[in-house]
Amino acid sequence: MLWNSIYETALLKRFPYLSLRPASGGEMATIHDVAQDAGVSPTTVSRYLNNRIELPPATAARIDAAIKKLDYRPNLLAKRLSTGKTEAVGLVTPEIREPFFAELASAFEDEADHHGYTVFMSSTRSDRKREIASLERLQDGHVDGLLMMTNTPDDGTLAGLIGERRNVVIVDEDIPGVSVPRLFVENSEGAYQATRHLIEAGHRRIAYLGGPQGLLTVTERREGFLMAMNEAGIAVRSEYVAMGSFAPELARAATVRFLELPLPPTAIFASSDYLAIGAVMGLRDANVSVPDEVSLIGFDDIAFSTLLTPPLSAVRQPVEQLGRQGFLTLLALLNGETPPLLTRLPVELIRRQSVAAPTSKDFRA
Amino acid sequence: MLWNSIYETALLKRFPYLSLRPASGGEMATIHDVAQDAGVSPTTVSRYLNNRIELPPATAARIDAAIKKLDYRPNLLAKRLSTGKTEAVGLVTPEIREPFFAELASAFEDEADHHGYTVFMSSTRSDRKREIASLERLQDGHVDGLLMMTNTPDDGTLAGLIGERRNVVIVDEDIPGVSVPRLFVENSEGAYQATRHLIEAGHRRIAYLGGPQGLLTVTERREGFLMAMNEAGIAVRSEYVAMGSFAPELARAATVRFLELPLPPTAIFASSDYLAIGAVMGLRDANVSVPDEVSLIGFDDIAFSTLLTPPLSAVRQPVEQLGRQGFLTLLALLNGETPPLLTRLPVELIRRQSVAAPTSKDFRA
DNA sequence: CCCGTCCGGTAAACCGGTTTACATGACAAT
DNA sequence: ATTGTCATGTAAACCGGTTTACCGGACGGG
Repeated sequence: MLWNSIYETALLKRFPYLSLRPASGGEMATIHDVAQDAGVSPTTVSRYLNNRIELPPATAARIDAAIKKLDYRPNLLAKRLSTGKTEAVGLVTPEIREPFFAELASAFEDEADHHGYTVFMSSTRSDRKREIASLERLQDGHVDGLLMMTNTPDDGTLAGLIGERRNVVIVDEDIPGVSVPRLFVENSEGAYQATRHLIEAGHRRIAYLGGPQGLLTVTERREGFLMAMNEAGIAVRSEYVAMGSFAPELARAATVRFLELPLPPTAIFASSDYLAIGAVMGLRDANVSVPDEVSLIGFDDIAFSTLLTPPLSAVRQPVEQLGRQGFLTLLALLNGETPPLLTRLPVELIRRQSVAAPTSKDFRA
Repeated sequence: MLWNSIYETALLKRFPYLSLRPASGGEMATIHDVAQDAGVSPTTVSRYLNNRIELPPATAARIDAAIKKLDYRPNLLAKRLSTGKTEAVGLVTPEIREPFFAELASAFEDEADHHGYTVFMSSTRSDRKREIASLERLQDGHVDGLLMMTNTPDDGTLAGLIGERRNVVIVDEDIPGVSVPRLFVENSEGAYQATRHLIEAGHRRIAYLGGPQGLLTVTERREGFLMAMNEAGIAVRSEYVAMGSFAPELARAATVRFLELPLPPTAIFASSDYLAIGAVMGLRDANVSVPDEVSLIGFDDIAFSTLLTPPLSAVRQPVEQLGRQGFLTLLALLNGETPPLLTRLPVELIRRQSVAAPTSKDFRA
């Protein structure tokens, strides 16, 4: 069949040769060329361009004219070698495919762009080697600074590499043992609120889906969960708790196991939306409806939460702010300022339709 | 309340000072230092490190020892200025938050990493200025090459900037008038299959949600849609067609309008999953159930498709392959090879539960 | 024994900027 | 008339590599 042919042939002939660059393919003009054309020295041009000298209007005009005429653009590589600055920052995420990190990255890049920085994004796929590689790029002068996110517990390697650097900011998840600015959310508070929300709806058999051991967010969210349970005088049953990974597949399996219990939970708190997605799949596997049979609440509030059926209630992380403030903190660091070493951003409970009162028949415990 | 305090104080004292770098904070060793220590010239060290000379084992050993002793790491900036190569490539997406681009980016980065390249990711938010900025970064030697994606029609500006460069690859959506390798999917074929799928299920009143005018993907997918409709002898009603944007909100509004029609459609083909999400919202607004009252099919097959209720049928784009092959094509270009100027990747119809036969009461037209 | 060739290496230019230290001329003050 | 100062600029070193052109000595062949 002749798919596409009409459109393509039509367009292919529209712009036979187009280039805005005067000497496309030719040599780029250097600062020496500009200097020569303007009848001054390269030093003068350099200082003029960097606002380190005030020139008489006539000279300035000649330089401007030469720049325009030759279409001069400073060679960034040379500039960097001279100054040691790159005007670029790195953004290290475990997995850019996950909406939480993608949204954070998007906000971070936008903010960086406003400040004239370009960003090196990197998705490590939780590979320690790649995390290390990002740090080495920093060391090698690839970038001026780094915003680092990881979600696998550190054995001291990352901490060693980061040490006391004055150009790294850590966001979302801790890397213990470093003395760089850290930007977290109120994990315990959020988990506490989510759990309270379930308890106030009348639930007492509440299951918990947690992430890998050894992570700050995991520990803190569990603390918040436990605090709410304690406060309400509800004992936490070990068979209602599944921890160890952020993988949706494991959450799915754990959820199925929960539901096979003689006395299954009436509510599930997933300590990340990615885990909540696993729970949704598990609940669907077991043909259990939300929130009629089991209530579900997540943590993150990624954009897709509203599209689930029913729309997912969740603790909302200020992901946009995490990204923007992350960059601003890094920028402060690069400018020699000393931003606070620890910032906690507030979270917010978003009530949608995935939490309801338990049905009375299930209310035996 | 004392959120977090336990965890934090415990960790903060664990690694008082840790650094793997011998002279952390001190000066970096240069190639001259290594040369001096090994008793050879910098030239020899450079050539040895770049495999441009074969040295007697004793000399090589001395150099290796010096490198280890001084913890020498080549200064990339200097290397780049000398060689003119950066070993970095750029990836330009309209919006990294959208799952389609995020997944593509993830695959691209993974492939680049395997080949020793680092990647500059950039999310332009469909801002022409930022798209241009990416191209300028290429021109300025920031990166060796660029994989470019845009989803706003070009007025010739981008085409002008790209021209006949030998280090740009265009993916997913065309930029007319350039002669660089382009990597697309079989848009017409996919749309044709999706539409056939609806027709074969018995639908005749089929609505179409398209994107902005002037884009290759939009045009081609509409062609496929029209071809299937024509082939089946179904006239396309203009009130069933909404085009002009990829924004879910507009798709939502258009869907609501469809449903308010005296004779509403029994099926909707959304030419991207982002539009399908808008349709899902619109259908929910109107309290219309899928697929009982209206069938829905999308295009892209992003990961979340399966989580919708019901799971969304869609034309799957090989997004992973788009990313990997995109990098490979770029790499070929950088190595002076000549990859094909146009590659079409196949798409696949994924049947889930969002398409069913129309109910008979609606079968009046 | 002498010449050519290969081995093992070096000196110096170069990439394209920035920056320090200094030079020249005009003009004001003494 | 001399000195000091400001305005306007410049020469040259430097950033840290790569690369070109060349060199001395050993060794092999005629």
